[in-house]
Amino acid sequence: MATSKKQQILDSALALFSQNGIHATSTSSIVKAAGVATGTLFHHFPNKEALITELYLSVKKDLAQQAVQTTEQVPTLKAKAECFWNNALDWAINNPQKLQFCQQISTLQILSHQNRLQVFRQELSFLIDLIETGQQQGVLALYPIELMAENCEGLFFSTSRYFIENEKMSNNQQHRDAAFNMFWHALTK
Amino acid sequence: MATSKKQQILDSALALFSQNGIHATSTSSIVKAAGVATGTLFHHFPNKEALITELYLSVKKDLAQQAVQTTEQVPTLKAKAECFWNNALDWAINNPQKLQFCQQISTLQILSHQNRLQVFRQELSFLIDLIETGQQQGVLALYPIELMAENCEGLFFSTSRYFIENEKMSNNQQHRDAAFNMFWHALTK
DNA sequence: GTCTATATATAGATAGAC
DNA sequence: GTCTATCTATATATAGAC
Repeated sequence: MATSKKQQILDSALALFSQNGIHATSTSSIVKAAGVATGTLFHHFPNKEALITELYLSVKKDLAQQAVQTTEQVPTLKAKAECFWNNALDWAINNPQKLQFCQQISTLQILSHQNRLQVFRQELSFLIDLIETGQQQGVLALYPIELMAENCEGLFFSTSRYFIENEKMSNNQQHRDAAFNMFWHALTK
Repeated sequence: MATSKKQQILDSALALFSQNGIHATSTSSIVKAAGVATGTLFHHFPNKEALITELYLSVKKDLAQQAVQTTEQVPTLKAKAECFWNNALDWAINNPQKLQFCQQISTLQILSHQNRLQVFRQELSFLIDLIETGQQQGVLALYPIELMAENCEGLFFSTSRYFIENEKMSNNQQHRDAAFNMFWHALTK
């Protein structure tokens, strides 16, 4: 067996959640798509909510790992930000279902406080570090840090949507440059 | 009777949709909250989807009317954009449930193609005009227009969320200036 | 771990009286 | 227009065999 039944369930859930919406997707449709039995789903997950949470944590972990990739050796802060930005964008373009699912979680405010904290530590601490360093260096504007973080996420989502909807542009350097410039200029004076 | 039963249903639906999610809200919970009978809801709306659509169109119309308010007499393009931006932000801060509902519709892609077009004409044509005029005047950057429009919406949503979550800052001029600067600098070179 | 069969609640929607 | 009563399908979840 190449992938476990549990993984098949997670994969099918992601596909259906992103296509039809989390709350509009029944557990029975998930097991049907995964080709497993009802009992199998509820053996691996105590309930639907636990399935959603586990899927989300794994997706966010995946994004975090891709985003920080190769950003360590980069010299300037701007180059580091650009590397981070392009890594995240590549991830979104290559994983449109995962991006859609993340947006739903963000919009629907489904996560418990504890799980939101966990994701924050996994992913956003890197972003906060980058903003604070940039502010200390005088490179980034001295706007409220929470506003900057929120807008970074917002721009990441909207830009990703643009490239997913216009997939022919995802490797067009002019469009990629425009996207990064909008992001970067929003953060600088 | 101050408000009609139909309006009570729409009001209760908005409150429940924004709090629990559109798909997680049952029609029975709506009629219960509105204090009306099941049959009354299905007399005014053929089904749940029609209720969602009608609510969304009215909410977007509301936003569009608030946003363009007093922007006509403003001289420069930047001042016009700032007026538009602040009108929209004020609307969001004063109508957090409506904003939340709009975000859900946007994320969940619930609308039919026809209804999306209707909203586009109502609201986004104004934004597209502004961007194109700014590009012709050399004030705005020559980025792909769809990317710019998508990012404008994204920044509007994320900035609104920031002020709704930190409501004490919603009248703080420094924070409001920071928010507009991020928006404006994203669009200019 | 995986399955089938089933329990129980609730979903969206309709019929028809008033 | 508004109500009560009700229909049918489907939701999440469990029990227990293999």
